Amino acid sequence: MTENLFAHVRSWVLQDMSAAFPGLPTDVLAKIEVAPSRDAAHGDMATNAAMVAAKPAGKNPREIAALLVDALVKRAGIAKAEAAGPGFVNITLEAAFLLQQIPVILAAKEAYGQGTDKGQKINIEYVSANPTGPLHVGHCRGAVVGDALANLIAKAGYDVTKEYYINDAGAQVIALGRVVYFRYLQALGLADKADAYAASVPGGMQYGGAYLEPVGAAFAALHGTALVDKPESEWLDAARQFGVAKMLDLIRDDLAALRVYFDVFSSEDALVQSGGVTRGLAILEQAGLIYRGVLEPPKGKTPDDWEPREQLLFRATAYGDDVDRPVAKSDGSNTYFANDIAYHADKMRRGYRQMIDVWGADHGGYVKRMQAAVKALAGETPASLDIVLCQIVRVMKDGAPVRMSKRAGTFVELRDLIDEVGPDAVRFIMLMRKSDAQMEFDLNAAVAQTRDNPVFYVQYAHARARSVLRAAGEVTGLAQADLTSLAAPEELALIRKLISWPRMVDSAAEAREPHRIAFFLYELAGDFHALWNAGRDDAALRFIQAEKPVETKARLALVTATAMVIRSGLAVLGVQPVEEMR
RNA sequence: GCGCCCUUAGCUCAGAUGGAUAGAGCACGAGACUUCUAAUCUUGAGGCCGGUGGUUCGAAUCCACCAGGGCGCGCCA
Repeated sequence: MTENLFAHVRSWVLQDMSAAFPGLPTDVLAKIEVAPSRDAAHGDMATNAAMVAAKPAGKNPREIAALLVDALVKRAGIAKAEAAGPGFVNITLEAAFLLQQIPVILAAKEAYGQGTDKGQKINIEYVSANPTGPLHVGHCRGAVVGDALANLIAKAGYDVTKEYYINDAGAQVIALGRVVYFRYLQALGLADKADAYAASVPGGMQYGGAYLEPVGAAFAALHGTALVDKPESEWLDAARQFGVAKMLDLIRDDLAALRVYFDVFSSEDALVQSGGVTRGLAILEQAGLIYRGVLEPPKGKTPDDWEPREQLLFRATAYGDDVDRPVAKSDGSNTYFANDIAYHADKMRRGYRQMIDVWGADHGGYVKRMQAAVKALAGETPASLDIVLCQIVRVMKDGAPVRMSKRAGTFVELRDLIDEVGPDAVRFIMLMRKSDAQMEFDLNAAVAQTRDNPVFYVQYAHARARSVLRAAGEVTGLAQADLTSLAAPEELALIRKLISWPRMVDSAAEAREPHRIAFFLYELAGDFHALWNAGRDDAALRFIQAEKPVETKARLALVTATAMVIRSGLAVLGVQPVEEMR
């Protein structure tokens, strides 16, 4: 028994089509799909096979559909097949065949929907916020989307590594080190020296938030007055590393509050120190893709201080980018892009041929060049880099946007958001939107205990299911239950939804769109609530029927399977199921 | 000026890789409700899928152009 019933029926369609039309090219066969019917009047599934094959077979779609119908109705498990519309073949399964899936779900439990092991490694990198402060709301979407996407792809059968790239090289962490020193002087009670030092730093002190005060104090506890009045060369590295370590602790705590955990933290600084950048660029150099040249100014927007400069360039245009991209600054040091090339080269060196990066939309301009670099680095063995962009989140409260401004002091840290609505609501709501569309996060709706709140709606469905099972007490042998009594439209609709779960996992994983899982759960919850509500009008549809043990058992099997699929889906989203609503 | 993303009901958004009559929730209208499994339920109305052309059996989906919004555009990461 194939878990994915649609794939199972599709294999029948392919066999029957190939038998009827032996010459069909494989690319045509590949376009044949078997999908859930949108309308129950169209049966359980529909296939486009006849329409796809019309041209190569040289027949009109309805003729082909008629032939396919003749073949399909001979299959055990198919109750009815009929041609419809422009050439669809609608398939209605034998009730028994459909119902067989329930014991499959009961046996698989939360693992239902788990794809077969693809034997492929995928690296997914997300968050990767600079280690200069706590996470804010802007990071949150990437964290949730990346984490759910990683879970989803693992569910689809891939070997997934969750990775965080620490930007601990470059100007920002040097600035961090200086602030640590500034706070260190303050912690020692040397306010005058601290102010004098701050005034001496070109560009002034950054990261003014109070969160670095305890870091300075800890640094003072470690070094005492030993570093006072010493030049930067004697303390900057130590202050920087100390600050980065503390900030990473902070970030890890924030992520833990959101229930986001990583398999690997990868340090840019370590990569640079170990010669990674040289290694990465050498690959491109050997391929003849690095050259010295002068870029044209961007058309229509020449910067005031533009002057033609010769720099080291990567021939990104050879791989689909619009212009070649600099890998070295005019002073000879590497650009950020050079380090990113090196980082991706390092991932590939570690054996990943499939990579996914989750970025903020403000990095959208870097997608082409990074993908070009990966293609160039790949050489003979193909490698892919998918980039998922996350758009801005506007936080709304009482109908008005919550302004996020450091200066105004209304800067919303991730922790504030989690404290206000909880990790489950944050995660679920962040996943109710396609990641590359802007979204509004309504704080009021997120905590509402009503249908307005999708998190509540889904969790309530699970809690209701569990409540029925508690009320029913210990019932054994559900997997062997006689299910033939399950025939009400609401029951069948629910079963159809349950069996589409494995297919949903596959397609959402392939599209890299975890939000589809949130929508699936919302719909599944809706189907379950509909069945529950049907029992209000018609007592015969209630789950527990005192006088009818056989029907009750069948329904409890369905309820159990529903709860399992909801848990399976919530696990992908990283949302915890609840046993009861309080 | 160029590139990428977006534009679907009054509002917030889905739309399965090109399929059948474009869907949900909120808001709005009309009903139901002796807590039974009700932190409600049923039902109605609401649309030129930003616009114009094209591709084909078939387009919200793909292509071209246009309009509006967002992001970005050689020493910042």
